Amino acid sequence: MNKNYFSIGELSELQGISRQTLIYYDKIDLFKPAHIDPLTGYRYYDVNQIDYLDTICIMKRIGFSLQQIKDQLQNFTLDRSITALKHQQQHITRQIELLQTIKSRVDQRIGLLENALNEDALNSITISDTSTCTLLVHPVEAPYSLEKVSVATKTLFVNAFKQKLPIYYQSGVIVPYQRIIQKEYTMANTVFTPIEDGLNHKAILVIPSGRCVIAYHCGDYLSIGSTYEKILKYCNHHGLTIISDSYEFCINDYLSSSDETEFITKIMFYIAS
Amino acid sequence: MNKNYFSIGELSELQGISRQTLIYYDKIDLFKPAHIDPLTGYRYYDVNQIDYLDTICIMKRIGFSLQQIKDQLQNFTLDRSITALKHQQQHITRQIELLQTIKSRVDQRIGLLENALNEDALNSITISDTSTCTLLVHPVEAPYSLEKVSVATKTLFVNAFKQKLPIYYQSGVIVPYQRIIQKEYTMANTVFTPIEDGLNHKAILVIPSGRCVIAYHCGDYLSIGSTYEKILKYCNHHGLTIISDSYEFCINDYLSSSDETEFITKIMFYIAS
DNA sequence: GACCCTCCCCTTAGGGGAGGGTC
DNA sequence: GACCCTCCCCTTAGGGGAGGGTC
Repeated sequence: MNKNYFSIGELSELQGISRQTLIYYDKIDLFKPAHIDPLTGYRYYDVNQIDYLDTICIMKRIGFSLQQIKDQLQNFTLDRSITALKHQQQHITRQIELLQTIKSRVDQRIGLLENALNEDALNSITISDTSTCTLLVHPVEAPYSLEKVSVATKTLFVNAFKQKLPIYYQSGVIVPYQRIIQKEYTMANTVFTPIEDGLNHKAILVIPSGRCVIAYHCGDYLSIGSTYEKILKYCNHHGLTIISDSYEFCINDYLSSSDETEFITKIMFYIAS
Repeated sequence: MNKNYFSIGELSELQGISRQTLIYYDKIDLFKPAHIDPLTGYRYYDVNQIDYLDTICIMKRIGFSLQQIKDQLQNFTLDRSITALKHQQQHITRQIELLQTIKSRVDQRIGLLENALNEDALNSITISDTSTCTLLVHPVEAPYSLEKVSVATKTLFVNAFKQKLPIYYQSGVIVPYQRIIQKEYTMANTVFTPIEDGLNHKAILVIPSGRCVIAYHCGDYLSIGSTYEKILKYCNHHGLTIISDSYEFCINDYLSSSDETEFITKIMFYIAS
């Protein structure tokens, strides 16, 4: 064959796609070789087909199906092509925005986990300045049993969904300080989930920045009292005055079904400074 | 069932994924309901499973396969999870960068097409100021036949690929002014492809900004002479002096196989101002 | 009546060979 | 020896029912 045609191997290498893909595109009539040797069946591509293939690759990477690409290219006119490309631009822009949203969520998650790990605070108690945080809240009904807490959390998520609020699907609870004192450690009166800042909504609670005492409870949630006792003892010993209810953040329960000991709860109280 | 469990329909709606998906995740042991009614087989999900499902959805959207997600979550430790999430962040960042690269390429393409259309210049001749543009070039061998042009273009692309240069897979040719005058319209002496700005490479030609006369030739390339004649006549009539060789940009040849009339070539000469 | 279950068959975009001819 | 061809079978992540039971 003369040198101005690309063999399937050359074109495959040039565009960084596999031979299989080119054979497949030929088969579905999306991109056929300019010339096929009638004797050997060898595929030969013309140099001016590269631009076309490049268009296909770009559209594919943007997320169009091969059928969509085929439809667009086969009904190609200058006018329609510009419209299609502008659609693609919007599509790409949306994709980028979506990824950036996801990125901020993953960032938030890493932050949570790193705090738990870095302070290697899993068995210690630390004092630190916490920054402000926006929570969507929902009350727990009497008798504040674990089941009522579950119901409240479920209601919280369902309501948030119905109103299309930008939540992160992570949960926590607020336990009144008085109940902690009375050793009613699991009797939360409020459930919450972190939500994007800056919203106007009646069920939103913005917790302020401020000095906090923080501990992590690992293991069965029913034994959380032991960690509360440590905190109270610690505050007593160091002359710290607790000035808020308890905020419990569920760090992860990924293994809660298979290994209860991996269940981690972050406990936070504001203290007088 | 009591109210603190989500039915499959509720969870599906809440997370914006289908029932089918939840049934599938159950089947492949990726995400199983906290409780299954032994009599009816109904699936019930606990409120604290939402976070886990959310993690799966995020990882999926980032581009992990279900198998990868399963591996990561089943070998979950705090340490490993942070590492995995940071990998995800890099992954997302790369995705965003890739999309931005694609976006700039699509932008460039839209620009080309819109110029061709907006000026509704397909049958007219226009004067306009062109901006600078970086080209990767390759010489055409004698006798400058269309076949030699093809060979040169192929070589250009192959070389660019071998050196991993950031090209756009679009092509063009340069025809010396003298040959135009001698009616040797198709005897290009150089082929080129647009390339990203700012590269240092011996085969790079930066064409300057400046005043140009621009025309679009539609249809069979062999009849391009008719458009050249119009340009020369136009310049003559308006007292414009051509001061460069001819730059031909192949705008699109998408339909060149099925409809030769859609083949569009942009012709550009610099003129004295 | 709306919701849930388990089969079972179908799809997209190719990947990976086997078996045989070609540059 | 490296390259190309045509079958042919396989995969991922579910979607869309049919047929039948449940809230």
